[in-house]
Amino acid sequence: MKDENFFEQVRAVARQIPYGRVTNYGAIARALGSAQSSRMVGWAMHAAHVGPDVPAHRVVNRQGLLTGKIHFGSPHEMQRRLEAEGIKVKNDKVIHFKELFWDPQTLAAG
DNA sequence: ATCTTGACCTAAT
DNA sequence: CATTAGGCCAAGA
Repeated sequence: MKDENFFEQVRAVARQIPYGRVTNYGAIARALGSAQSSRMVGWAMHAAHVGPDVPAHRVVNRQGLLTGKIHFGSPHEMQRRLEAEGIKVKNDKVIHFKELFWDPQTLAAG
């Protein structure tokens, strides 16, 4: 098992993101113990999109902005997936983001 | 091997 | 409230 890899940890958490929910890089980074490694989280996603099924579309930045939409092949692929889950998106930003926000620590706590 | 860029966040001024 | 600086780890040139 390569769970010791930072990427693997990010992927593991990303897969734990429930349906119709979204989270931000910082939250994941914190869950991994590296609150300041939020950048790595995004980079991990970049490597994750080529790996197993990782709901990277459920991961957005602190402002709920679909910053990584450009890496979904099409700049509307990410937004499209979010809307497919019932998540409304406007101006490439998740609506009610704070409401749909999901903290990975919540899972680790249980 | 070195420098720069990268799906970012937090703290300080 | 807006701007500036620091941090983290990895990949590309």
